[in-house]
Amino acid sequence: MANDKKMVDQITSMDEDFAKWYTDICKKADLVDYSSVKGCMIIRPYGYAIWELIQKNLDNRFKETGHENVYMPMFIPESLLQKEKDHVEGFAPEVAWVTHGGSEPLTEKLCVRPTSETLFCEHYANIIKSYRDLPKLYNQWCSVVRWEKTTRPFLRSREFLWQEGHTMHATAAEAEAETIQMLNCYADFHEQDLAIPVIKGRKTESDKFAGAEATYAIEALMHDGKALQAGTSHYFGDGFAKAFDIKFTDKENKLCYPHQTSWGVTTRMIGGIIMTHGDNNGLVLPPAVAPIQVVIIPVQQHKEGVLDAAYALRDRLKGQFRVKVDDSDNSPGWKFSEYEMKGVPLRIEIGPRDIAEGKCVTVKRVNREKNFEMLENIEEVVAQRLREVRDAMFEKALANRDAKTYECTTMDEIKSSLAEKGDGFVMAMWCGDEECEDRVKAETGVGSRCIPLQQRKIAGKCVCCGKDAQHMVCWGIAY
RNA sequence: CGAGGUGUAGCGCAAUUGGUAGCGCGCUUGCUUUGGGAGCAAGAUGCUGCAGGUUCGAGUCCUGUCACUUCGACCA
Repeated sequence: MANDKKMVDQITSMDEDFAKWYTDICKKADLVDYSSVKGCMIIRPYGYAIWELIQKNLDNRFKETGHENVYMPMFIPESLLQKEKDHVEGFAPEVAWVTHGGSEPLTEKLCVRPTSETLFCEHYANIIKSYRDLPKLYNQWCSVVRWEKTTRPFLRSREFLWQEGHTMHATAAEAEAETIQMLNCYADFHEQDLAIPVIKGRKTESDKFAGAEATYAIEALMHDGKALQAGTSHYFGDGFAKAFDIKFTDKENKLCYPHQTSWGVTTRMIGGIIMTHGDNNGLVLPPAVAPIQVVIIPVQQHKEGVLDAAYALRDRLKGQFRVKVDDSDNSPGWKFSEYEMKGVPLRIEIGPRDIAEGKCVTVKRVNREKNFEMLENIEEVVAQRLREVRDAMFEKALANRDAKTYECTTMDEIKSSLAEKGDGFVMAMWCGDEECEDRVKAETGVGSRCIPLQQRKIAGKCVCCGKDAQHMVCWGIAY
């Protein structure tokens, strides 16, 4: 009987059915709900609070490096979208169109932005005249629409929230440096704040962004061994500038095309957090983006002084941390489970016994490590525990990635590694030929994720054709 | 877009050969509880995804449609 009761509230085991486990967490941790439009999710307050913290953190990083926020329209006229050939071809299959205003057909249909390169370019053509106008370092926070066929909360929705940076520079070198700077910004945010280890790399030709000269990405390995592209940074050269006729006069009074970048991360990162850190008790949030960093659970809260002690503790911590007392009349055990489901990084238990001894109990979500703490210097203790939580989360994620990263020198080795040890990253050499890239995917199931910036020479020959190798490629099964 | 699965109360599920919808959790009220999802008592909640059809009668059979979901192909 007791088992039956538990079954109702438990989530699917991640080892049994990872996909079900994922959607269970999205719903049971109150992150999202489905809406009446297919593929469009309602991001609920708890999920949106995570996004707001991500936004705040990244926005600070962008501003520190001189970027400014702007807002572009959400509609793009068809003719504007079509100005850059590769770009249209890449996005045309998945754009949503507005054809009517009220009941009147529009003379030109408008697409709902799938990305805003074209709008930024049109604007830049108007405002960039001189080298004195450069660089332009713009960013916008908005949602974009891509009419996906199959959808999953956070990982692939038809409308998603993101940030898109679009910058213009006088020289190629400066634009290339910007591209790498933002890639590093994303990588640092993921590793330090989200506790997600990432591989920085360049995309192969076939996997580049539509219209880009070079695409860089950070790739993370999820708990199930599948790869998630967590952020991208593109170098455009002057291709768009030429297509949109953006020109400026340089110091020598010569007419030049500026060089451009764009870079973005999306609400998909929340999916990455879930699938990197989550466990069978629910979500596990990194302290930096946890809407509640510390939850205080009073024990025997009806007893004299317990709630007062809990509130006093909260008031001491609230200037420094996002902290909440759960004084609802659910049982302590219920609350423990509830906040584990919601991924709160640190729990403090405080009851009559603790109060008598001037103590409280902290429990880390990541490993349930329990400590009895003196109340007198609790602020420093909590700060220390939260740092330990972040570190433990990163180490755990890194250990999972290391255990699922295979260096292979032959196609058979790729197949056997995946078959024996499960999905993961395969590091293998590549000649640079697209034919080999396709063949590896067709024969082994793993596609090229990126060419890591940090190269190792695993072998001298291409894993597929045996010709001289150009790069070590990170291969994997993508989300 | 190709192949499967599922739609019944907020959630998880029942309902015999077609006979007029029930259980658990949750919710509301009260009392007792409270260091890992508490107990008892009394309540409230349904256009069975939607639209047609067959039938005296449809949750159940047929057709269509929509949504969710899994695996592939494509993509943040």
